[in-house]
Order: sequence, then C-alpha cells, then structure tokens
Amino acid sequence: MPLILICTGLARRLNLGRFLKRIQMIDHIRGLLISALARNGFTYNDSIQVERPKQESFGHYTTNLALALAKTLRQPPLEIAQKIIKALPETELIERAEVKAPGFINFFLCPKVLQKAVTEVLSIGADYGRLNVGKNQRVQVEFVSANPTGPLTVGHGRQAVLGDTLARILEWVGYQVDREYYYNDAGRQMRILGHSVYWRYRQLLGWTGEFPEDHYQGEYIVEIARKVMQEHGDALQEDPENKVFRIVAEEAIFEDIKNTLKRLDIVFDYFYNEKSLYENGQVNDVLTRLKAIGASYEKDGAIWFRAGQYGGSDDRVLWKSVVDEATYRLPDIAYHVTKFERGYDLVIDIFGADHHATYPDVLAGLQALGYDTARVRTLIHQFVTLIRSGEKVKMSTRKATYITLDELIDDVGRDVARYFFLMRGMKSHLNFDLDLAKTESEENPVFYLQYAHARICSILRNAALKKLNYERDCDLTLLKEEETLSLLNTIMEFREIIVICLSTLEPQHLTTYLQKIATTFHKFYTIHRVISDDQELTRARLALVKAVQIVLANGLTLLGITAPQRM
RNA sequence: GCCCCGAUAGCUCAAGUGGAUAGAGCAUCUGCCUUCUAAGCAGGUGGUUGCAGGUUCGAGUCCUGCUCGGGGUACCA
Repeated sequence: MPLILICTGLARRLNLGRFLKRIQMIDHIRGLLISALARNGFTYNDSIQVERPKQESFGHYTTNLALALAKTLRQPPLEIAQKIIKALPETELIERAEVKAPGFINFFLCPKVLQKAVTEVLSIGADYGRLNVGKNQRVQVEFVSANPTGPLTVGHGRQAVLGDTLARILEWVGYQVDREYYYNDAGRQMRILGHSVYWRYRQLLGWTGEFPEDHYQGEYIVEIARKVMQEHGDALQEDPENKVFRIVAEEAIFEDIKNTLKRLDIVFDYFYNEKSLYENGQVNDVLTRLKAIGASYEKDGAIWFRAGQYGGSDDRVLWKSVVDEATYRLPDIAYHVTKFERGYDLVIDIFGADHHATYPDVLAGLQALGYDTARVRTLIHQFVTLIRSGEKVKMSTRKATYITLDELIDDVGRDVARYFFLMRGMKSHLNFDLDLAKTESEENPVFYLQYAHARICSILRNAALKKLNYERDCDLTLLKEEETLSLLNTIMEFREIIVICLSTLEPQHLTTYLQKIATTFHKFYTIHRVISDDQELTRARLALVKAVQIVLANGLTLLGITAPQRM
C-alpha cells in the first residue's frame, strides 16, 4: 500500500522525536536513562519514551523503558526498573525517581526546576513557547478553497479556522507560511452561477417565467442581478451566456467571502484560480509529461491515467471524450505541480470529508511525475452538522438552505466561533447546536479561559496601583505549595503541547491544554492570595501569575482568540 | 458491492506513537463570596469505551467479523 508508505514517510518528516529534543527536560531524562542502561549493560535500540503521566501523582515525567525491556531481557519489569533507577546518574534537576507497578519509572522534578520556569517565561515573554524547528522552511497551507458560488457556510468555517490556526502554529515555530485559497472559476458550477444571475436579472426586468430549480436560489443572486441591471440596463436581456453575469457574481461573492474571513481574523496570501492553469499551459504540460513517460493512454476516445501503477486504485480519466475538456483531476495535479515549482518544503492540504477520494489520484499523479509526495500532507476533516431547534439543518448552497458563517459570527462572535471549531478533533463529526451556542454563550468554555486571563490582569493592575515590583530579584523558592507547584508544572508543559500540535497537526491539543492551565490557575487563585501583607511572597506570586498570563495570552493568540484585560 | 471517518457518562466531546484508577464541559444534587473578578472553587450522582472474537505483560487505541451513522466510490468538483 503506497499510501501507507507515504503516510509513514510523512510521520518521519514530522518526527516527534526530533522535536522532543527541543524539550530540555525530556532530553535530560532520556540522557540519564541512557547512562543507566549502559551501566547495567542493557541495550535498547528504540527511542526511549519519556512522557507526561496522566496523573500528577505519578510524577512530572514517566518512562515505560523497563516494561519495554522486559521481553528481550527476560527479566521481570519491576526488577529491571529497580536496576535502572539505581544506576541513574546524580542530577540536581530530579528530586527523586520511583518505580511503580507494573514497571513504570516516575520522575519528580526539584521545585527549583519548576520555579525557574517563571524566570524563563518572564524573560522571553510574548515569545515564550516558540521553537525554531521550521528554520524558515516554506510551508503552504491550502484551505477553504470554496468556489465563489455563494456565501461561506458554517461548514466552511471549520476548515477556515482549522487551516488558519495550523498556519499560526507553523509560523510560531519558525516556518514561513503562505495561506492559499484555490478556486475553480472555469467549471460547470460557475456557469450555473452566471445563469442564475441572468434569470434573476430577467425577472427584475419583468420576466415572469419560473426560476430554474437547479440554479442558485439565494437572495444574494438577486442583489447581484440588480447590480448588473444598474450597470447594463436591459442590454443583456437576450444574452444569457454573457460573461458579465458570472464575473460580477464572482467579484461580489469573493468580496463577501473575504469579509467574512476577515471577521475571523483570517487573511489569505494567495488566491489561486484554476483558469490560470489552462491559460499558462500548465494543464497541457502535465498531460504531455504524463504521456511522455507512459503514465497515460487513450481508450474509447478519452485519455486515461494509470493511477494503479502509482499508488492509486483504478485508472482514471484525465480528458473526457464526451465533451472536449479535462476532468477535475488533471488541473488538480497541475495545481499541485505548481506548489512544487514554487519551492515549498511542505504542503498542507485541508479538505472536507467529501473530497477524500480525490487526493490519492493527485498524489499518484505527482508521484508519476517524479515529485516527492512526502512533502504533501493531506488533512481531512469531518463535516459540521448544524442543529437548530433540536433538528439537523441540511445544508445546500444551491438551495440556499444554509446558515452562513456571517450569521454565526453575528450570533456568537469571533472568539466563540473560532474556539468551537477548534475544540473538537477534526476527525470527529462536529455537532454545532446553534441555539446552545447563542443562549449559552455566557457559559462557554472560551470564557472560562479568557476569564483566567482577565483575572490575572486585574491582579496585576492592583499590584501596579500599589507600586509592587516583582520583575527582578524575587525569591521564587517561596513558590512551594501543592497548587503552586502544579501551576508551575503546567506552565512548563506549554512547549511540549506545541510539539504535540506540530507532530499531529491538530490544534485541538492546545485548546485542551489551555483549559487545563486555566483550571490549575483558578484552583490556585481560590486557595492562595496573591497580594498580601507578606511582601516577598507577594512579589513571588505576582511573578508566577504574570507567567501564567503570558502563557495564556500566547496560547490564545495562537488560536486567534482575544485575551481580554477585563471581563 | 467496495473504500474512508466515526460510535466513549443523560447530552457535546478528550485521552500525542498500545501503558497505571478512561477524563472534561453541559445538565443534575450539596456546600463556599466582610478578602486580588463567584464568568470561580470543592464535593456527589453518572461507564460492560456499539457488539463478538483475536494479538500481549497491558487494548478506548492494533487485527478480523458484524451493527448503526456520516462521506465517497462518475468522462461531477
């Protein structure tokens, strides 16, 4: 299965282990373990797993190394773990290590290490959590890519927010990212769009015939028709094929789409249109090249692609015989060729589940042409099911039975909309209950996060009024209660979460993490007073909450959500 | 028919490459504001992870078969 090979190739390209080297502490513990293995004469060839345990009672980090070794060493894992733990080199960073059944080794960091996180966050500030793994490599993220036949719907919203957030994360870790929107302005859909405008235009001029059922029914078509009428009067009455209809529609709709995206704080670098691929001869060029290497053949008057030989399943038609035009595959392949020609190191395509069948053919085409398809990463997200009054809303652009993204933003605002789209994994179907989103917008999880940020800002304002200086020379060793250490630990985890987001390309891990740090902070806040009579303790705690505020703000910025000063 | 995704608490969903006692929010019940923001905190109720097998020290996660839901499977995009 070549597709699987491609996937593993990608996994290697986005290798987690490589990124984890950026996490000092994990690397440090791994180093300790390697020495301990050597002292025991054990050999272990895989990379050693050092991860965060589910529960804090199991320490700050844990490894299953002894369990993994049990089989080859033919010894009980608990004994192996004991031997490893005894052979661990001395270190000032680890307070203690313990063995727990069935053979885990858990590491507890020294408070000093946790406390140092505050110093680091405060000195790095708005850049805390950045990693330089991208090294200015160029990445293209293609998303939305909806044809301009109508306003963006809630369904598009998921993809828009997902793509933009991934782009933000990639930029954050040092990639040079381009956001690209691909659209098809040459196909059948756009012809129907033009005709839809034409018939509405006729109606405005007094025509009383029936508007075609299979044309775009939306009210926006009438507005566009009105615009055509203002510009051209009745001159085009007998000219349904006049391209004016299509062009005016396309411009007006794109204007709308861009505005909607802007409201979500999404701005594209490039809009790439299919038509140009024909005009520049790139479609033809791909056809010629495929023919030249014998990857295509003629049958029944059509031109077929030997997809089966390049990782696809069945052979596919590239050029139709019944009509003299290409199938969508050919320009899609040509389009992806331009991505390579434009020199991207990594290409991320985001599609809805309805397109999942098209990309294997595109990849097969690229492979046939000799491109390194491991550079292309395809993300498929499942659909959004909209629930209104307890019932599913079946959406169709054609029938204009949709909820527009604009309407959603009107109702819940940018922050809630973005957060809702991001809080679920892209592989799961997203049930978006409109009524719930509206009526409960006060009880929304996003407010919980923002509230934590606002609360801290409030504390810092109070501190400023009292002219309390905490930025330097405060005694961080005073930060030692259970809830405090837990908060410090969570701050440290931020970088690791970025790594996980990168390796999985799923921003959802970040939303989960931000919930966690907000919870940890709220708990701390309830138990411990920041500003008190104890000056030294006050200064230390101010530094701590400032660090939390920075992490929250950085995380929210990555999600494209505002971090309010007060609520 | 075949392919892809899903099925986890009453509801919406988590659980990075197989790890420890499967976690949150909403809903519901009980407490907590003379104190930096109660949009908060603490606790209770709630589970055979769709069903049946298998792989192994160990499965929500991997494999096989089935059930249900979504999306594909065109010389539509």
